[in-house]
Amino acid sequence: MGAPRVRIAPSPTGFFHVGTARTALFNWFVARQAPGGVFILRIEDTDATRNREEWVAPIVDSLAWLGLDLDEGPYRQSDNALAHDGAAQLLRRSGYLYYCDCTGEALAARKAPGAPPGYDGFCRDRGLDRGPTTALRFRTPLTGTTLVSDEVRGEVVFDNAVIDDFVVAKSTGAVLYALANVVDDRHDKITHVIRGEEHLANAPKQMLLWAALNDATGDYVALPSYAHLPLLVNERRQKLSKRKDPVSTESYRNEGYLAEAVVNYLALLGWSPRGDEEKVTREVLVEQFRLGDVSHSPAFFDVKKLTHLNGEYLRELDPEEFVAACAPWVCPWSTSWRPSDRTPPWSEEQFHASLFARVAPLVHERVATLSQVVAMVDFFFLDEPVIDEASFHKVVLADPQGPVVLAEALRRFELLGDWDGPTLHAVTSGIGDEVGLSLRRAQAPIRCAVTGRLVGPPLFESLEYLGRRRTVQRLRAALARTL
RNA sequence: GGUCCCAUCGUCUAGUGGCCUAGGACAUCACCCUCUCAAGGUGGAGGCACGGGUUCGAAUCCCGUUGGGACUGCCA
Repeated sequence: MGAPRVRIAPSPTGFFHVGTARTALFNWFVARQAPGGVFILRIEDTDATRNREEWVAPIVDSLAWLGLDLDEGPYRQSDNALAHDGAAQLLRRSGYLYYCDCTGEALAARKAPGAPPGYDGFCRDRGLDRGPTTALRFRTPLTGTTLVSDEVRGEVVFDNAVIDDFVVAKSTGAVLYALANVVDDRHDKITHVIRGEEHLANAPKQMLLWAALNDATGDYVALPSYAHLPLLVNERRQKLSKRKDPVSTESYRNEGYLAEAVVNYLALLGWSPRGDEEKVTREVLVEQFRLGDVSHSPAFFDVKKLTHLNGEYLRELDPEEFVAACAPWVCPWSTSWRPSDRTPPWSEEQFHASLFARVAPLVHERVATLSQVVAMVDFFFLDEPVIDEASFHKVVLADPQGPVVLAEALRRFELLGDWDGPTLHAVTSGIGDEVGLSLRRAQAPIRCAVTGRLVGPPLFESLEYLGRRRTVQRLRAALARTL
């Protein structure tokens, strides 16, 4: 057998669905694990109402971001329209297709209450010619079975009698996905059709069409092998919906998930690497992946687990790499790519790259996504900290010790000889001893006054980097609020 | 309704007849570490949907039940 040629065939929707990404990933694995394997992107845009060129870019960009490099494409199904028409006419002349002028209403009117769904074959033998309202239907065999040999599910048998005479070309003449997909797969010499389980029921129709084309054209092309991947579902166990669920890979990129983490996580949905370690490199994924090992049941897309994995990948970055990775979120004006749905609360003038480089290690292991960095370092760049009122009330206003600690810190910090973390730590600890508070409690009002929150990076190093002038200023401002 | 698919901790999974007292990961709980929060460490709780077979032996094979899902478009 020759090198595999696989494709993903998304319809342009304006964003890249994580389910499509998972399908793309598994296709890519198959292409990359065999020498000469080819990974193709084909945009299935036969439906003119959804055919918008600007919908293609998100697909290409997302694939590139995930590192799923294309060998061919993007092809556009619409570019092959002539071949689709030709195939439809050839099939019609060969008797595989027939014209039908039944309207949906007429069909419904004919159908008895309990009758099976689908077309009833009314026009099958009427010998209609092409007319203004005639669609082209496939003359499905009335008997026999069609066997789908699925690489993940094994053999699935369909009774031809339950497959209705489906429409292959609209009355407008436009050839539908059902046929176009088959014509294109033959044209592109696809060897493995790897797609979501929702297409399993389409497989026998496409096999029938494929065989018809082999016969009518006299050009025998071997059937591809099929593999239907388990669906990605939401917490309600239903197919991930773009209406109800956060499903675009762009949204994850915007939130600050690393492509490697997303790839790793997606690979874990419906499959797993050997051994107990789930965090594995792309190389290991490519090497170990087998379609036959893919699970048969739907998988829930668990953002919590993705987030944990992302945190692991983040912590693995060198300090410099981490600083660079944060750029689109902390200084988007200096990057070529930036998240489209968020900007930092500080201005370009307020931001200082050198300060951020010093501060970044403090938050490095405290974030699970890059976008979380912003809220952790905002007080370094904003003129005034954004005070969380509930926290301020709790440790400063409602606690009589709060103002005492603040006043004492202000007094001592102003007189301090060395302005550095260890010294600030020691001084604060000393204040605690005097007023009878643990360091844990003594640091709280200071933290809140200076950073605005009760949680954040280590306080004393933060104060060191913030500087005496700004620290003292904030302590004074907080104290003023207690009067 | 019809056709098809599926069924191991809450979630993702390992498991392909004895190695299973069912393993790992996320989440969760406790403790340790600790200036907050994380991270990290240690430990705990938690699962083979049910019923029949087959077999010396079943999470693993077969049948049924129940439950979930997909498809059922002149969308892809």
